[in-house]
Amino acid sequence: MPHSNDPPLSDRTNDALTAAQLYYVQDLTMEAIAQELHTSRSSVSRLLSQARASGLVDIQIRSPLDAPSRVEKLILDRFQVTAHVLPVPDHASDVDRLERVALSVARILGEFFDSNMIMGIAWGSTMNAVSRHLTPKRTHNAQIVQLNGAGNTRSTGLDYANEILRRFSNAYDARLEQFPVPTFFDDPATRTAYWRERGLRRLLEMQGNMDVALFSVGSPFSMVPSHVYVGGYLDDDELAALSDAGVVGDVATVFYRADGSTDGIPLNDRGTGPELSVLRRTPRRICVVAGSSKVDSLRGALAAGLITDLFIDEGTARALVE
Amino acid sequence: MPHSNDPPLSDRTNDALTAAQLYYVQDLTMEAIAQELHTSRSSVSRLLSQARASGLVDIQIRSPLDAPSRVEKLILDRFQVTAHVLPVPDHASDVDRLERVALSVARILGEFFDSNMIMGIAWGSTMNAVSRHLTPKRTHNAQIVQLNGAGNTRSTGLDYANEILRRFSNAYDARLEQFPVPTFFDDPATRTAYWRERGLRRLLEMQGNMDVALFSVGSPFSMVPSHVYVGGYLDDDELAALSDAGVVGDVATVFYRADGSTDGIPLNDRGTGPELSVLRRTPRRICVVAGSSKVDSLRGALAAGLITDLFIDEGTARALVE
DNA sequence: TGACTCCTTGCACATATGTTCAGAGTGCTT
DNA sequence: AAGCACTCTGAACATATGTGCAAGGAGTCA
Repeated sequence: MPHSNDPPLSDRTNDALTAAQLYYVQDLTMEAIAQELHTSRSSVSRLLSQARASGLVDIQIRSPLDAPSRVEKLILDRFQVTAHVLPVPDHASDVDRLERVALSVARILGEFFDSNMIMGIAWGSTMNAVSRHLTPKRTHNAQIVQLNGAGNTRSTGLDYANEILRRFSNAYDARLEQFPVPTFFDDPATRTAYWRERGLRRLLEMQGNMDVALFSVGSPFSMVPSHVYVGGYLDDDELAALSDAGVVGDVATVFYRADGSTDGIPLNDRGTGPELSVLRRTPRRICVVAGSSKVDSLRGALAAGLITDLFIDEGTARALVE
Repeated sequence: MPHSNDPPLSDRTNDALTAAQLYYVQDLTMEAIAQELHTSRSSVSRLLSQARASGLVDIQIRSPLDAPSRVEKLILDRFQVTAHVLPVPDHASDVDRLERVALSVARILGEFFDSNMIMGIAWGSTMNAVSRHLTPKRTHNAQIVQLNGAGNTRSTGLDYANEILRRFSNAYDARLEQFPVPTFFDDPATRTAYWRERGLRRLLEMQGNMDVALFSVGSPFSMVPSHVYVGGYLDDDELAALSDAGVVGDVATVFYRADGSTDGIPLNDRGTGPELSVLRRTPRRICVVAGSSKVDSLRGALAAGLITDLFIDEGTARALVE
């Protein structure tokens, strides 16, 4: 065998691929794989880790479709939303909940996003957690769009949002369109003016053509307020105004009431999130919710018809359907 | 919590599903899962085994499409066939090779077969090995058709073939259309007559409408002859006649020469396998080959244009492209 | 009810896998 | 060539997982 050797010496990925095939498909033990690959068992273990982490190995749980859990069915009947209820023990802390829901979503998100698609993404604690666990998936000509601005008056919220978005764009090998504006303008007129800029129009057009939107819901007045509400984006007066207007939550810093209405909420005129009508035009709208403090806000978002697919931990799902 | 408990007590499958979710998606340890499910770690281990064996967990290896192995690319260029080359150590015995290739095919076959499809299946050592490892997949209104008769003059080849076919039909929850005829008739006229029977016409029609065909190639004159050639289906005179006619192999007991031609091979007039033209009309034609003794036969099948997808062990693939 | 089979469970042990760590290799700089 | 920062390796250890086995139901039958 002069030149036509086993794998055409591409690189380490190739070994990982072979190892994965031998391990997951042919059921060999790592020891055996080590022999075939002329390396140590430890290395095989590492190769396999890499294979999983880099998305070479794709593990899916395929629930026999005739058996959506009782709660999932209830949610579908009641809200016309496909729910994915994630098992999390009742005694788990809110941090645990978030982490576990985020992990699940990160693992499955690839199913919803593919080449040539545009995905709009909000930012906040939940998206942050999700972004940290994404399984890479190779796509072509895909695009990530930031849904709402992230600057605030006193800190570098920009970096925070940027980092989240960049993780998505890296994992999916997608172009990233950032939204370099504050979360809220001081004067609605500034926004109106800014929106006419050419760069902004391109971004807004992308938002209008999204295939998938990914977001959580914010819950301003719960025991565990969301990132926006504690990060210095809103002052006390503004919070009071929201409360007066009957706001129960937000999606991408667009606020709504319990019945899903948004009219006459002053802050919305200065915010940078997408019109809810734009969101509703998006074919797939994925909402991630962890922790029952978000139930009221979630109900509002459901009433507003913002969601098509809901990822939610079991306890919160139960709370949702009472 | 009076009646609305965690999973709506359906059954054991439900636990398996939850366990799989927790293990494969949320990366919990079996110990932790045991706690959440209020059972022992051993039981969780068993639940997970069941989840894998019953196809609840689907593990796929997704080669970055831009990196088909060198050999796979060569085969594609040379024969216009999508090859799946399976890593098997060079020193592996033929039995090992077969077993490992069969396992791989059995695991991935679900990708090619779905609801409302018709799959034609041949029988023989290779199909036998594949049938033993199939991962179940739930389908509706699917149909398995036997490609060629399995009776012979002296033993119960029927049971052998039946068992193979039944394994497929069970795994995919598909109806099974058997082919209750001998592998070869003694007199071509009998076949002609039989083919006019209504029951047979229905079967032949199904073969004509197959979406997928699954088969290996037989190698009559190699060191390791295939099942047909040692099972008492052919006597010495018949073998000699094949040899005289320049036959190099068969697919579903239809014989062909090295150039893929079949004209003037007398045994074909008495055989029960599908016309090669029928086979060639099938959109997807999956051939499974393990062991380099089948290379010549495989070349013939490729020349005859019988194959669209080829599963083959690495050594044999190398032999194929020299 | 008692005898029986069949199935499930958890324990204890045997294996298999993940991870730390010290040392070897590589490429770059001086 | 020596120094340095870096990455990769395999041995040894720490965990996690798979499995034989005996014990404990649940169902059936006489």
